[in-house]
Amino acid sequence: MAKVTLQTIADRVGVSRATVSYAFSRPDQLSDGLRRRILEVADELGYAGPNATARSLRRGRAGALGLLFSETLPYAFADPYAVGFFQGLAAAAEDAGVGLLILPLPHGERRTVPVRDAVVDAFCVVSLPDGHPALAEVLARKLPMVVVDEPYVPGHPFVGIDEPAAGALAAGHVLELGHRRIGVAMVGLHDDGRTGWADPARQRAAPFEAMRGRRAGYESACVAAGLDWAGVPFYELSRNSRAAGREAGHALLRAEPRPTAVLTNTDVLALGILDAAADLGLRVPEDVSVVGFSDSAAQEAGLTTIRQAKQEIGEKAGRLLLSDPPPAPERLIFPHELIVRSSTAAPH
Amino acid sequence: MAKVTLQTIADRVGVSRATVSYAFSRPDQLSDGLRRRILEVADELGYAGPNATARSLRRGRAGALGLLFSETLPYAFADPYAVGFFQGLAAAAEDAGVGLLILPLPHGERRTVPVRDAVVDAFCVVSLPDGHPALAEVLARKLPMVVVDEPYVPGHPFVGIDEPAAGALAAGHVLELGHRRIGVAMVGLHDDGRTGWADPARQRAAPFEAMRGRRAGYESACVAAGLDWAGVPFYELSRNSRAAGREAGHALLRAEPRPTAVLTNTDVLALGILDAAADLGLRVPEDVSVVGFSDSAAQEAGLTTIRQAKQEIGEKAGRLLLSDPPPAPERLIFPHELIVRSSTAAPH
DNA sequence: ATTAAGGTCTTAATTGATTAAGGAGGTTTC
DNA sequence: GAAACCTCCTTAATCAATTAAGACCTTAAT
Repeated sequence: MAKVTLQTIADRVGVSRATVSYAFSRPDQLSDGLRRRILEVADELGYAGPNATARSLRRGRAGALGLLFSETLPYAFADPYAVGFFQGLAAAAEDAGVGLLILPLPHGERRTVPVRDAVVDAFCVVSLPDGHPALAEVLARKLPMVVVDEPYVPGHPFVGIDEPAAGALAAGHVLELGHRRIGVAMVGLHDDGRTGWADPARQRAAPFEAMRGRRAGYESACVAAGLDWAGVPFYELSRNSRAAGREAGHALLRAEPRPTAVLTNTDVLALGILDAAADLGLRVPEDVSVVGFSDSAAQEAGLTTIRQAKQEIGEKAGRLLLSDPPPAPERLIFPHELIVRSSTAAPH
Repeated sequence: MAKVTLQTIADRVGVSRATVSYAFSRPDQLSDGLRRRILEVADELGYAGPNATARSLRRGRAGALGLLFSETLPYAFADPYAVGFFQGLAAAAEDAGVGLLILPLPHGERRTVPVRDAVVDAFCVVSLPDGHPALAEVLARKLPMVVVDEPYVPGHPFVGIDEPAAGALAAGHVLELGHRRIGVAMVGLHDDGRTGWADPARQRAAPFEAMRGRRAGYESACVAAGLDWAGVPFYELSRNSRAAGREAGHALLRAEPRPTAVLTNTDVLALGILDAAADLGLRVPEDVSVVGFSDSAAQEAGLTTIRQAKQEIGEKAGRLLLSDPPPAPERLIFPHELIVRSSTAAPH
């Protein structure tokens, strides 16, 4: 019961290895009788079909797209935004008949480095912090690569939204409604697991480019409206969950003076803020306005949010990756839009 | 700028190909000076590192697990249950430093068959209908394989729950509360996209084994309680979404006589039933009781549901797949449990 | 001086296929 | 009867690495 290869079958049938290969991958090159004979013998010997790796090597094509997320895999799908993006990407992959290889991030000292050994034709990098070692490994592979959301890598295609503009749009909305006491809750700024108040210095030092930009949009809109940013309570979360949002909500809504509007950078967080408001007996939007981000979990709860085309972004990334010739290093900025629902209103 | 391989570098440095290989994958076999020299030249020539496919071929190890879902990829993650399972599986994969190759199902006539060409060490099959061609392709690869939920394949490990018992538990709960007019809404029984009323014959002909079993559990509990199953309104959905649940809810809650309890096989569907009840001015649980399944989206809404250990199931599947020697063909049945919340109560 | 032991590099076999080019043999065409 | 043309199969190069075993040189121990 040693390993059965094309050669084993060839020897048994008394033909050359090439003939057996044709039997499997180019039936028209063979007489029907011989082909049947070969398949029969293959079956008898328990042949598992042409070895996928060998075929891939010879053909120079892996039939898979590599995908790198910032979060450890188990948490990557906690955010509906990620799920939407993934659906778009998967649709493109499915269309082309290629698989999606989800890679674990390098982790501790291990002898096999997932990125280096990934059998893929191209890489899609999503939301990596500045300077993350995985990015260097991806670049070293010299395969086509597109980045989604962050970080922008000159010379490679980029797909995302105009983060500062989107942030400014969200903040501008509540400012226009007349709010002057704003609070902010954000997740995904830093990688160090810290949760709690963040001063402007720490905010600006965030290694995640997209979130840094989004936050800068909040700030610029506030400053333009005459607010002192240093006086804006800013609560940072390490996990994007409803429970984390609730924690931030408790902190922000107990601040003195209490904010009349809270900005968040995910809908999931915003839902948690709503929970906190309920805990504290505050009405939304009468006592406090809440703005989410992504329009991923917002509709049912009546959340005002910024909608971004997550599926389209994923699909576009996929098509770029699969395009032949390889994609030009464009920067593709998708539109975003403010969706006003019932979680925001003028103060008082 | 032709392709750079180990040989290119070897020629340039004036050493053998093996030496260059050692420089990359076994540094201790080489003097420091030469190694540095080689890496330098490699860099100069723009070498992308040892070719992953060739390495994989030679080592006989792909570093990836293949994953097959029944649904087309873009919809696979619509159900939080799937997400939970995936998180568990991903955790196991991450631990082992291997990737997760999500495969598109064979689809139309294409020259590359994704399963056949997938560079993986093992397959995880999730929720495939009886007789799905992809299963045959997976089996032909003769790699380790585990099935999750369905279909049971003799001779291969299986991970799931006791579906008939879980179904019976859900139905038994409302029957014990005293309900006698039960309605059922289920998704994922058939593959043909039909939505609408399903008679018992069609119910029993469902190609999805797990859902068939779950339904059989509903039926047996009802029959044991003296109900006539043929008189139980049964609405079948082709998509697992809140909107689909709402549609089913409208149909069921307008039936005469109106059911006082509705069983569903996913929480997402149950949420839709709640929407429909609200639309029709019915109070839950006073006018109608609703039972979900999976405890994936149930907590916030106060849904009574059956909890199954989705993450543990995923993780166990992963560990089996990665175990060496390959896993024995056990049938691993995980526990389920009834979680009673505020969506069920005695009738009247 | 001799032998053993290390360290460093090379040789060559191996992994399992694909595919262009060519040859053998038979049939058709003029 | 020769040229032309198929059909069916073989030869041999190729894809890009890994790794056991051996060669060669230096150093250390006996």
